[in-house]
Amino acid sequence: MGRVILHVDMNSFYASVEMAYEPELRGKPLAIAGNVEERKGIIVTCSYEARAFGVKTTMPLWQAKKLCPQLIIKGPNFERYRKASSAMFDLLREYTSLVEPVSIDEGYMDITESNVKLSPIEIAKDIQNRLQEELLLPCSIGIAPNKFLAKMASDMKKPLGITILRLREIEKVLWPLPVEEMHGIGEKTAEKLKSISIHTIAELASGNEVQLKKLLGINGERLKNRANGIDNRPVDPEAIFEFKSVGNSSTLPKDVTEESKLYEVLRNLARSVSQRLHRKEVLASKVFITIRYHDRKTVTRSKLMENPVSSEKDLYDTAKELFDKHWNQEAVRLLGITGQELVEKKEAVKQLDLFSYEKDADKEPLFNTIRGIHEKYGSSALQRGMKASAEDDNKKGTSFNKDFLQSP
DNA sequence: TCTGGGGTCCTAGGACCC
DNA sequence: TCTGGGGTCCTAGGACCC
Repeated sequence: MGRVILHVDMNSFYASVEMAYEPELRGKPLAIAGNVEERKGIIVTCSYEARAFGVKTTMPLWQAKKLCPQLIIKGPNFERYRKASSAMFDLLREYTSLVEPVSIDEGYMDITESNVKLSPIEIAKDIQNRLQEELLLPCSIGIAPNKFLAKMASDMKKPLGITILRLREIEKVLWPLPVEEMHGIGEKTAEKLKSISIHTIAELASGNEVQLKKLLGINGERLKNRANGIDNRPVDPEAIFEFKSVGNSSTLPKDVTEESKLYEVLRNLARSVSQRLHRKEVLASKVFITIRYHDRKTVTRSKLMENPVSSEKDLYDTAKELFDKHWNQEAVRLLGITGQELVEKKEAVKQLDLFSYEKDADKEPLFNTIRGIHEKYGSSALQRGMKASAEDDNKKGTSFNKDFLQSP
């Protein structure tokens, strides 16, 4: 039996949340910028009023101001966005438990077996209206038999669109589009496809499998399937808990050559990564550093830890060791620290303390994955997990009701 | 005056083992 | 004397997404 999948995509999310909180911003060209310092000053999101002037995501601030001198520019307010996001996903879960958040502002829903006695289009309209009325947040929704088509559909009408994409319609609706508009195809892949005369999704759909595989590896096969409307990935509400890495990076206000200053940056990064690992109750078995030089050349170096770590000291010492070993003395533009191969804290303890593990073996199952925590804690798992990710940056007191707008 | 910060997934190539 | 073929693990880098 076919599935009914929704993709809910919030429209210019950060800007919309700011407008929900500050009514005087409504109807005005508004942009959220990464930082007000010139260098980090790029547009992260902007309102549709700003887009009308040609302002776009990732555009440097100075360029955006040139296009739209009256542009209102605000720094990001992640606490607000997290609250809005939680409220948004809570609302979606009223229709089905099969909600998979993919980022702060979009998610998939599988409503095939929803108990809500409404047609898919009625459900979509209801969700869209309620998000708009209760949270003042606009969204676009795609309705399709799988994730890929739902995602493509939600992109077709913005803002506040609802688009149904049936399998039998893809020839008319999807295939005429240029390949670069396909989710999963970026600049490089589009270029490669052009080299074998594939310009449209239709041409990809009928592309030669052997040739595609040679050109793009396993992704060639996958993209061809998607172009044909084939995508069997399930909607997985647990996916969000299976995070694989935790990292922070920082572009410096100016390129830096002075060692002591770079150590200081590493120290700060180690501190924030450590805090986030603690909050998520995981340890990192592998520590990565990223160094981006003045010319944007970027290297990553890693160390596999004998014992998983999460303390600021361990992270800093490891990062410093890697940095000392690999820095080529040239001016640095960005530094980053990332923890990977994460293990749940309790499991890590057991690995270090075999004796106590054996003693408790029959009482306590061994958790191999983050999911284990949630299985153990049962129904509260979802909330706990949302909390872990939603309160990532130590914003206390986040409520998960829809009254987020009433908060100061 | 260019191009942030958080991620995921895939691949090439070397080391190592049988 | 001069070297196969397969598998796995690890590291680094690239592509992509929001």
